[in-house]
Amino acid sequence: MDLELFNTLGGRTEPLVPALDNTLRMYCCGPTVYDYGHIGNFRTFLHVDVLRRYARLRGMALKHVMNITDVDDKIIRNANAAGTPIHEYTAKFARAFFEDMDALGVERPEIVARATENIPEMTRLIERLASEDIAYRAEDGSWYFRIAKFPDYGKLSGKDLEGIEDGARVDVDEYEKDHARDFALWKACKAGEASWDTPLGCGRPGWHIECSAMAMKHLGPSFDLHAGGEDLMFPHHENEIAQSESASHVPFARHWFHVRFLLVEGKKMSKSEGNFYTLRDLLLKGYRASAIRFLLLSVPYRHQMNFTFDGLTESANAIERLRTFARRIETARADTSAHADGALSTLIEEKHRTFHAALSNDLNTAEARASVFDVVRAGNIAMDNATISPEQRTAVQQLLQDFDTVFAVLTDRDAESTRHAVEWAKSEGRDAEIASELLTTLSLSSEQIEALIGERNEARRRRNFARADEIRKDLMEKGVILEDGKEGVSWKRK
RNA sequence: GCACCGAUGGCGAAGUGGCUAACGCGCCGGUCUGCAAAACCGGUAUUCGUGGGUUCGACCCCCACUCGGUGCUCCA
Repeated sequence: MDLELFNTLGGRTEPLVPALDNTLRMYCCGPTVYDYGHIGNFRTFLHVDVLRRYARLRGMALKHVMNITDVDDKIIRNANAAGTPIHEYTAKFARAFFEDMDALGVERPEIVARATENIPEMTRLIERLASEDIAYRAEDGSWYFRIAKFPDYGKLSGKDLEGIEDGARVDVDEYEKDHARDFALWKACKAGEASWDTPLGCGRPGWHIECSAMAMKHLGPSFDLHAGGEDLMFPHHENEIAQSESASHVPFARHWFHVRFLLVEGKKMSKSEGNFYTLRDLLLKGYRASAIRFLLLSVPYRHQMNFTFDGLTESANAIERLRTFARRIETARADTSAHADGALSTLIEEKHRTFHAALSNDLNTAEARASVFDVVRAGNIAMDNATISPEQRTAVQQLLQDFDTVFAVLTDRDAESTRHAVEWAKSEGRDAEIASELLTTLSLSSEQIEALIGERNEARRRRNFARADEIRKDLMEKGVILEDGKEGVSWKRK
């Protein structure tokens, strides 16, 4: 069974098969590093992460390129306002971006390309377009792309150019363009703005040309897949296609992957609505990175998803169930003498198949998730009855391993991410934003917890349950949950 | 205005022209436990926005309507 993905270009679901060496060559539009990333940004990166993880699980090799836009209007404006040179300003947010990606378990692309380190590639591309009169220089020294020269313009988004001309607002201040729809390739330098001296003249690159130049530099003129948020479809990706194909005369990306927008509490996330959250905001409120990851992945990428705090709690609980199960299956004593329940073996096998079928079917993460939970219940029953065989145990572990290769939530790294966020908040003087429960929870070290558990065990042995319960209650209030199992006491942080 | 997407239980959400409409969370009752927790069992939608149509048969196909959302502008 092939991995099938919806292709925005053509509007159909198609098999995703790498053109060369079984290596998936993909490009994903990365962040513009002018501020901390918000959860909408991360939904896109998270789903791209699932795509790359699943492609690899299926045996594909990966060559994934992501850009960092480290020069643009917003960066210049914000850096100036902060009185910081733009490279310092962007370095800070680029670092923060990768810290956040790490917290969410998003793998690094094989290649990260920074716009400011690829200026010559961009100017060469523009020169190439200029040589065919597709790029032209305006009076102020800016360069534009002549859309009239690219008849396929609109093929990705299905835009009707006529309609756009009539209905859309036109940039009135860019009157130097030959045609209203022509877009900037190169922006002439202005006082107080970062600029480069190039054969095109002094200036800085437009946003669209960055991606074309860097994608082609690393992946060649034609490659397998290009990804991004749905909002980038037009005009950004449309422009990329126009520039790239005009220069190379071959098809640019074969497959276009777009992740739909995220709503927050039913509305589009925006600062004015007061429903705008960065990852750091959520971590400081005490939500776990794993819960955020799992929630953002729980709705398939082509559906709009509504982010809520209830959903976050729910995801955290669901993950707890999975982790408890994973721990249990790890330590369960498989009974070799018990005759294996054939129905269980069949179920595990079937659900493992369903898991792959779901992800192969346009990355249906919701269904993939469900097949794992089916096995969780069956596995728990078998372990309750001590009828699980060593083979079944192994089969379950293999499913969990595949699951976690893609979802990456079973290993608990949450405390570390949270601690980082707390340290960051303190260093930025944002202590007030740290949830108080978080501070009490973090104040207790593992050693202290173990010591209290030892004391409680002693009390229980003496059947001093009042004291035992007191300790348990005390720990609970500090965010530590105890579980008395047959094999002893285990604990976890809330 | 033009274009597009969605509407499934208390909440999130999958799904198929015809078996009891997945799965998760929550809630109620039970088993287990010193008590909890975890785990398990049972109960939680005779029903898939509304109206009409196609069909032997529709939640799934078609039409209309209502509601919600998105794009057309910087935006993941």
